Amino acid sequence: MTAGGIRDRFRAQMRQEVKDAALRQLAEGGPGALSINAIAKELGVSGPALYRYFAGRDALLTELILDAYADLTRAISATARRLPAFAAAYRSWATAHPHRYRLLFAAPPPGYDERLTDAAQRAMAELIACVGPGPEPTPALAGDLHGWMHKQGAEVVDPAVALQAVTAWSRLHGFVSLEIEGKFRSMGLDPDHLFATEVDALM
Amino acid sequence: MTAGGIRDRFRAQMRQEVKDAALRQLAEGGPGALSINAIAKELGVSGPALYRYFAGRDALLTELILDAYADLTRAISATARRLPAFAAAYRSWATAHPHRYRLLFAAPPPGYDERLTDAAQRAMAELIACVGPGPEPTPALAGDLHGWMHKQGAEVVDPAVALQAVTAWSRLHGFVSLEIEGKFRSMGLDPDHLFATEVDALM
DNA sequence: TGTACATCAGTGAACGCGCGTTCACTGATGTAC
DNA sequence: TGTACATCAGTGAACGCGCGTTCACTGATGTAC
Repeated sequence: MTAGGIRDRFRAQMRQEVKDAALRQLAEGGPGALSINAIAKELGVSGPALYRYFAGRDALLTELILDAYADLTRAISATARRLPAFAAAYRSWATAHPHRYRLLFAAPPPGYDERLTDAAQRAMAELIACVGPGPEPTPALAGDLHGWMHKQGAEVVDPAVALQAVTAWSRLHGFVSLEIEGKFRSMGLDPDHLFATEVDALM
Repeated sequence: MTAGGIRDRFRAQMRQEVKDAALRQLAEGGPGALSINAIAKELGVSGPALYRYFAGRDALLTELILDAYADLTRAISATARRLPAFAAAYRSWATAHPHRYRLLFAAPPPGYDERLTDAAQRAMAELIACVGPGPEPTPALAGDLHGWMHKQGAEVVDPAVALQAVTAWSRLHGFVSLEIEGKFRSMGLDPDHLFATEVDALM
C-alpha cells in the first residue's frame, strides 16, 4: 500500500509534475485556465495519459485546493504566535501565490468534499492560537461560536477569542484580496504602507 | 443621434434583455458562465443576432461591470451619509447580487478600459463622504493619498479621511466577500450577528 | 541467472459538446418623397 | 395616401478551436518463480 517501489515513486513524481504544470497555467491564464489537455501538452504527453494520475479535472482541482490550504497553514504556523507575525505571514503567502489564494475562495468543484472544510479549519486553528480575547460577543453569537468550536473538536476556546479570530481573518482577507487584485495600486496607494496601518489597527 | 425613433427604442430594450439574460446566467452558472450563444438561445434567437447589439463578448462583459458599479453606487448614495448606513447598504447590495459583486473584483476583460476605474472611483467617492478622519497616516501614505485624491479631481480631502475610507472599504469587502462565498455559514456562524459586531468596530 | 508473466504508463482515435466570430443573405419595417 | 427605397434585425452555414472523457490497444518494465 505505502510501498516505496520504483513504480510508486515514479507515480508520485509524475503526479507532482502534473500539479506543478497546473499551477503554472493557473498563474498565467487566470482562473478557469485549468485544462487537462493543456497540462498534458506542456508535459509532452497525450491528454488521456493524465487519467493514470487523476480521476479527472475535478479531482485535480480539489487536490490543488487541499495543497494550497496545507501550504498556507504551514506558512502561518511557522511564525511566532502573535497576530502581527501571523498577518505578515498570511499576506506574504497570498501575494507570493495569488492564484492559489484565489483558489481557496473560488467555488469548489461540485460534489461537496469534507476534506476541504477540514483543511480550512486547520488553517483557522492557527489563527485562533495567535489572538487574545476581543470584545465580548453577544449571546447569540457566542452560541454560534461555541457550536463551531465544538464541531471543530479538541480544546475549548473562549468565544471572545474565537470572535477575535474571525474578525481578524475577515479584515485580513479584505486587505489581501484587494491587494492581489491590484485595487490599491490602481488607486496609486502603496500596499506596504497601507498594510502597516491596517495591522496596527488589527489588535 | 439621441433619437427616440421606434427602432432606437427597440434597440435599447433588446440590449437590456440581453444584459438581463446574461446576469441570469451568471447568477446560475457561476462566473465564467457568460456565453453569447447561451444567451441567444435563452432569448430564442440565433447566436450571431446578438452582434447587432454588442461588439462581442468582452464588450458585453464590460457593460455588465459598468452597470454593476453604477447600481452599487446608486444603492450606497441613497443612504444617510454615515458609515453604519453605508456599510449596511453596501452589504445589502452585495448579498442581493453576489454574482454582480464578484464581477467588480474579477479580472476585467482584456484591453484596459478607463471607464472601469472611473466607475470604481465614483463609488469610492460615496464612501469618502460617509467617514470622518481616522488615525493620521504616515507621511509616505499621506503623500499617496494626496496624489490619489488629486488625480480623482474635485474637492480636496483630508488624508486622514481618505485613509479611513480605504480602511473601511477593505474591511467591508473582507466581510462581504467571505459572506457571499458562504464561509461564515460553513462555520455555523450567522452573518447577521457577525456583521453587527463588525460594524460596531468599524468606526 | 534466466525466463514468463502481470502490471501499468502512455497512445491515438473517437465522441459529443460548446465556444466566439465572420459572412452572405432574406425579409420586414420605418421613412422620405 | 401611396409607393419606392434604404435601413437593419435576424438567419443559417461555416470556420477553427478547445474542452473532458472513453476506449481498445501497444509496449516497456518490474517482479515472481
